[in-house]
Amino acid sequence: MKQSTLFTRTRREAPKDEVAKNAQLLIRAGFIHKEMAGAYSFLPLGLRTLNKIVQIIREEMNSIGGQEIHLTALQEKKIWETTGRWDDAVVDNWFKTELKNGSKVGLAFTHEEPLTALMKDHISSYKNLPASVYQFQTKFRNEERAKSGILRGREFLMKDLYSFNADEKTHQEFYEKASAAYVRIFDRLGLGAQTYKTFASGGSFAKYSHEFQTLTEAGEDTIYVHEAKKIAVNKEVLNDEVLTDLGIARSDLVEKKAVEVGNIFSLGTRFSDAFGLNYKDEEGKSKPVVMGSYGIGPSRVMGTIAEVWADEAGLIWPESVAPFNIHLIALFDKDEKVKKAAEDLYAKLAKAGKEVLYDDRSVSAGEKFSDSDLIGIPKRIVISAKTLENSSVETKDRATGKVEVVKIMEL
RNA sequence: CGGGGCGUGGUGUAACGGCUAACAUGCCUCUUUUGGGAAGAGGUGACUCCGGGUUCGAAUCCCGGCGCCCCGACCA
Repeated sequence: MKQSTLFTRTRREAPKDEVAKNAQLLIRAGFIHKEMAGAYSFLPLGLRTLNKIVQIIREEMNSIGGQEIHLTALQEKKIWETTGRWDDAVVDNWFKTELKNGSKVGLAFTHEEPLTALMKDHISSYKNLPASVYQFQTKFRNEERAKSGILRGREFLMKDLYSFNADEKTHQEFYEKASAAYVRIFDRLGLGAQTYKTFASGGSFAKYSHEFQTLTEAGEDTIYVHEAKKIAVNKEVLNDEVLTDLGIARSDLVEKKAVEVGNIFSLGTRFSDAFGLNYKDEEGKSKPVVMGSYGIGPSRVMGTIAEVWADEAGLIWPESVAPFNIHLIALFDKDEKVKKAAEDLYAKLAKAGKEVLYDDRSVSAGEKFSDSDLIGIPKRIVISAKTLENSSVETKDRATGKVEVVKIMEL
């Protein structure tokens, strides 16, 4: 993409009402736009990165047998009354509205209820199990206080997968597969080193649930990390019983701030019982389906990456989620030879399958470099009269700062 | 929901109750520039969040509303 055609532009300063690093950098670099507190729009660069995060998650969900669907955000009151979760005293962050005819509807904050009801149309025999479905959906949560940029919004993107199994044993096997997929996802997203599988409260159907917590000072959660075992315990459940269960000593744990980027938990038969989601086993006996749910917020993940991977100059995207692979910067002034060489190189790289942001603007070199650092594309290639003297370009790695001179032929 | 802070050109800031609301940046034009946000000249752009009130006079003081940020509580 030619940068001269990119409609967004960078800013020197962040708006004063943004304090969170992720929002400051993402707004300055033109990735997102704040509509109101807790609601951010995604602009071309931001959407490219968000879509890459989504695609990685999609691939891993597919790899464990997940089938992608898309449920509605508009929710019927009756469905939610089935579990009692329509009540504001039970769920305090509903966005509710009504139809022209006066019927009450809600904007979904999660999808257990409608999906369980939906699956009744499709599951009635042990032959229909197991099943797992997932979606990428905009979730609405009327948080009393939005904060931390895109780490905690009122409207945000969420991947939620739900599993349906015949019994606790097969559920548990799937749960472990999903857990392993989550580990792979955070590795691929560039957060593997700082993300810990964390023991958290399990609710009524399991002793524990598991959160995937990424260490950063911007985090809202406090966790206790066991470095050697690469696990952690959420402060909420830290007690002697948990330590015994995990076979760890309190003295081995280090307190850290972290962001919850993923969460998996067993639902047991809570929802299948409520909706009558049962199946007939081989002997014709009716049994409730055992469920689990597995969430990751791609927009929150993007904010977390921005918190973890950045320096004074700007963002530093991991290769896997960068909006472009290469930032090609041409310093041509009025030098048609350089311009021509840059255009040729741009075409060549594109042909080789590289995603290239080509800075063809006529602005000063300093401005191009500053913008490049701010936007944070992993590899920068500079082509100028100087580099062309020996048919080369200069490459620079955004993360390490390492500079190399490379022959154009070898690119 | 408790506590605190703040609303002034697109952005960041300034202005004692008193001149035409200032500066920087951005944007436009011209000239000179081009390896780390270049220089000069000229221009553009604000009912000072909204509504009341006090006053000869309000960006400034008072009341109400709306919005934003932070701390805490909350967070399937």
